Amino acid sequence: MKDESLQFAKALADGTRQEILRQLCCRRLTVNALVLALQGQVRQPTVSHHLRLLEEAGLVLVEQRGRQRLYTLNQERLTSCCGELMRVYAPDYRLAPVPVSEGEREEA
Amino acid sequence: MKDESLQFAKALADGTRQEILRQLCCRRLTVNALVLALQGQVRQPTVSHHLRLLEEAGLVLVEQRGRQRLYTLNQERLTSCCGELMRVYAPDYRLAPVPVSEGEREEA
DNA sequence: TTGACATATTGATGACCATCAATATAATCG
DNA sequence: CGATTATATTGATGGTCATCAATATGTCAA
Repeated sequence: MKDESLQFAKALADGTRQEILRQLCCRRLTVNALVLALQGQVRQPTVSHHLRLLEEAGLVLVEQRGRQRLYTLNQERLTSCCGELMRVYAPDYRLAPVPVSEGEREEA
Repeated sequence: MKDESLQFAKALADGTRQEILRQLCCRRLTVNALVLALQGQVRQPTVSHHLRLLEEAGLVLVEQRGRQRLYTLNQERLTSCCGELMRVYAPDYRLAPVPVSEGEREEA
């Protein structure tokens, strides 16, 4: 799609959605757990609404587990979208995204 | 600012603004030249409006030249905003942004 | 199958925002 | 100074979207 960067930007252009993504970073949460983690900021239907947009943008991954759905952040997708942005809007810069190796994840 | 990523995403979350950024990539344009480049998509006040938002987000640089203003894309800022996004939302990935050297800019 | 739980969908409402015409500000020139 | 050009601002309008309560759908357990 040509306006992939637009969909990506729109997905991030909301405070609640960015908060959701932070909560889903490095862990998997059910919808209700997410609602709880958001401390009553928003109701469950609102969270489901945002999760739908984020899923359509490819920024979250879903797994059905019984009657609940586990959501998590799709770091690879986010990285590639940022890469696309930089390729288009910062051609004089270069980026070398390198997956962090297993053993390193605890450092820094 | 804590919600720098939010301002960044909002600035990019509009098709016209992304088109403006593309036009300003690697060249400096006056407002009127930009209006012309946009082929009558939008009027001058609209372009000025978008330029204001982009400037507030730090994504464009301005230089007053006589009675006209020259705008250009701020590639460094865009790169650092993408870096911030990846630092927050893709901690298991690493990025090594490398400025392209002078001699290389024609290639690829 | 019934009941309980988890999530999604619907429809309504209010807020934000992109756009425009009209106008204002600012800078240059004669 | 007044005229002209370049850009910014204002105010109005329509569209998009975030949010909610209510409800529907789906899944499991008994």
